[in-house]
Amino acid sequence: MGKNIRLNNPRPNEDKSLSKAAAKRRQSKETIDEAWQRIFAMKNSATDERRLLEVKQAMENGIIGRNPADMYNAKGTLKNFSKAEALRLWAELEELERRNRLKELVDNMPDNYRLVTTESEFYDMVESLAKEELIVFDVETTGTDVYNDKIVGHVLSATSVDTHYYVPTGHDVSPVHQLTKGYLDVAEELRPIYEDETIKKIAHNAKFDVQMLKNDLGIELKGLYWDTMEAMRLLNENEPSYALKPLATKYLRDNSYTYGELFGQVGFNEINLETALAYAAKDGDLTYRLYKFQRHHLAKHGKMLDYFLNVEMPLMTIVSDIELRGYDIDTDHAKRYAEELRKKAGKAHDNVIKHLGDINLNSPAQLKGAIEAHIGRTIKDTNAKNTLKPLAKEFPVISDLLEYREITKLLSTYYDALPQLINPKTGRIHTRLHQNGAKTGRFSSGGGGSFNIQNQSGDARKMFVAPEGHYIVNADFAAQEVRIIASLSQEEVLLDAFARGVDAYATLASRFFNKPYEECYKLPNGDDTPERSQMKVVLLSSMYGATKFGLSKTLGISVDEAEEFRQTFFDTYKKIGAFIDKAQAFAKRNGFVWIGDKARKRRLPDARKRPKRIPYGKYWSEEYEDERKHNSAINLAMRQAPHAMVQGLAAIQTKVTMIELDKLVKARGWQWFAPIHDEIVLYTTDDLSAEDIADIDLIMTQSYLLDGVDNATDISIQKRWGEYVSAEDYLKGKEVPEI
DNA sequence: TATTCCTGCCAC
DNA sequence: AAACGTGGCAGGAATA
Repeated sequence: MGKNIRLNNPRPNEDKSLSKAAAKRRQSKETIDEAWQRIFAMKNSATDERRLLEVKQAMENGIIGRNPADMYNAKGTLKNFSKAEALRLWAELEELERRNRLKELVDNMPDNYRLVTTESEFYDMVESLAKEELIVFDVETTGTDVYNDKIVGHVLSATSVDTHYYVPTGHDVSPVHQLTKGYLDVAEELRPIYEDETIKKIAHNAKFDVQMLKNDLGIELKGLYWDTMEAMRLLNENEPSYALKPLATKYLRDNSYTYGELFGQVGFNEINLETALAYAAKDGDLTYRLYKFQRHHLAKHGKMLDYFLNVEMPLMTIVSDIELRGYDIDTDHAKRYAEELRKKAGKAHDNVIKHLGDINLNSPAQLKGAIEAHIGRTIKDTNAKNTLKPLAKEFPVISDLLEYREITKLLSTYYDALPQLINPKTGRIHTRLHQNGAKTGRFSSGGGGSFNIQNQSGDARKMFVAPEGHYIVNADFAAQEVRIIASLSQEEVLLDAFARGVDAYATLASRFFNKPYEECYKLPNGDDTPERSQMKVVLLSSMYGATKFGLSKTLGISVDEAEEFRQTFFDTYKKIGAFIDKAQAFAKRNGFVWIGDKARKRRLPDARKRPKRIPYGKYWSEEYEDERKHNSAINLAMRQAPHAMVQGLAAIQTKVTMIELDKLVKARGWQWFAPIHDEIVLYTTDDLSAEDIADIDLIMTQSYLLDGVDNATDISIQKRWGEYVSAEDYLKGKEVPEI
């Protein structure tokens, strides 16, 4: 029992079956142990349960005790210990622990951390940094909004002498001495170092620091060499967190607290300088130690180090530029079209309500019941493509519902949402691009109050326009993934089709259905033939691991027919099947697959697991749920293995090509729009010449060559995204549609 | 009230 | 009784 806990003694032997009066009497003299028993018998949430246990432990260890103010009521009699009081104590405990952590941080601060608050200290630091080949940098800020927040200090590490500096510039603590503008212009004094290409820079989540330096101080960082956050995505794409502190705790065995664990919600500008130094300089220290650890491990495996230094790192500055550039939105069009859509949605809504009753059409749960009542049979879900579409002919109300869905999606995700994101500072909307956002190495986009540039629908694209005097130019890799499948599998029929410049799917279909090529390509009206469409579905979905069931659904044929189709397909194109088998066998043996000539890995630990046997007929029984999950994780890894090799290689091709294209962008004074997987989009000037287009074509097709297959690109030019003319037509003199 | 999960759907 | 890979966002429902 804690020494500072003053409570009546426990009475463990007291009879539990008491009269009401006795119970009342007992309650008023409840011991702390009884109180805990009562509290833990309550229905507590998992978090509360955990917090209560922490408080109990802390009280028993004498770390914390009841507040006298909580112990007695107005009459001065002892109050029972309540759950609410316990949870109040938890908050106190947290604060106490926070202070302890801070004290520990400051007390244990190494002596190679230096606070820079005087001119002489500052110039000593600059002199030391200027001699370095490699420095760590990190800016401390008032927040994470790169357009509005301010830099309050600079972390800089001289790595060769293992010295970590903190230069506070904007801490609102007084009275303290710090180097602020007017006394010594820290930004201008540091600019030569930040902008010196020959001093290599390391940072954790460098894009943020680069953008803060640019937006707040107008500094263009040069010589960015290593980002420990991005490197970690290469070293382990399955890592649960890429924040510095968890990585340091895990890989450097340095038990590091997060910002929140140390400072809670307080801004860094309010932290006193001694504490700020201990925290900030440690970031520089940890980042450098993480760099050494990462470099060692990347160098051990294939060409990963080379790929990281020559592709991922140079790409980072391009990505930062893309985010800061942003997009010009045609707000007039957005407003007009949104209004039109709202009217249509209203009509569709009313039509549906008439038949289904007054329900919330956005609620799948309510909708399901109402539809079932209306059509007189049960449905699996309210999925448009699989469930509702087949019902639309029979029940007109379903058509209205589908129209309502389509319009409200367009409004809520695009036409209403995007104009609201216009940044008052830039007048544009800004995306966020994560260059290893997908585990295969693809980009992902969005998050943090931004939007996803990569899933703009055809309609939504029309909001995006080129500024006066510019074009939006799209260059896509023609059949990028199929060329990669051809290259990785070396399947002759595919290689031959690409070599002859004929359509790959039609060629496969021609062989498969034993019909002339022309009859498998296009119909007289220009549509795809059913043979070509089917072949496309079979090839791509089989690559992604579709079973006969999935295939039967997408092709609209029976399961047996689908299986027959699949079998014949893989019998005919044996090398495609062999590629899949080989990828899966490799993953099963090694727990990962290589991507792009050992540039990176996709780690699939589940691939190594042994399937668990489930007795016949018991597959869906409750008792085998764990086995079922175990096996489906293995199956998933097996589907991922070949697909990751294809998607991952495509991502590398796009990235390498971006780096080459960036040279042209800079030389011509163009700007970046975005990468969209197999499509690269630029803002060019509207004097775009035949030579410019030839240069783009050359870079798209020659920057990353595939084994045995040529690359091809389709280029299109527009002022409003999606309303394009092909490069071919443009060169013949066809006008680019006006906005 | 704020956070997390689920359903559905946009992109490649 | 599920059955195709990689993502992100909106809105409702469930949970804390």
